[in-house]
Amino acid sequence: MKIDDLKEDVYRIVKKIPKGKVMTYGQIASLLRLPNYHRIVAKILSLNRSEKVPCHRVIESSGKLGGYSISGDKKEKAKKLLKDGLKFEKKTLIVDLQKYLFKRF
DNA sequence: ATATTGACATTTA
DNA sequence: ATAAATGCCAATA
Repeated sequence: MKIDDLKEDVYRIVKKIPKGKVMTYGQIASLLRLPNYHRIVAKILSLNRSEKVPCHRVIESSGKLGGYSISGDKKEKAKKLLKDGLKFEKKTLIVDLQKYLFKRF
C-alpha cells in the first residue's frame, strides 16, 4: 500500500504546519512531488482520525474547511482553527488563504 | 475483475 | 464572478 508510506510523509508535513497557519490538500500533495495525489491525501487524513496530528489545519484550496472525521463535526475543526488564532467568518467557514496559508517557499 | 466513493483540484462554460 | 464538468489515484464494495 502506497498510502501507508505516504501516510508518514503527510503526517510529517502536517505536523510542521505552524500554529496559526493552514495548508491545502493539493499543496501537501505537491510537496510530496505527487501533484495529483490530493485525493489520496484527503483519504489518508480521513483514515487517520488520530489527534496526534493537527489535521484540522488542512483545508480545501477554496478556503472552505472541508471535512472532519474525528468528531464528524466541522464546527469542531473550526473551533480548533479559531483556537490556533485564525479568524474567519463562523457562518461561511471560509478561511482567508491569502493570510493564513503556509507556504514553504 | 469492475464500479463506486472520497476531509479534492483544476479547467471550462 | 459562479457553477458544472473533468481529471486523478487508491481504497472499498
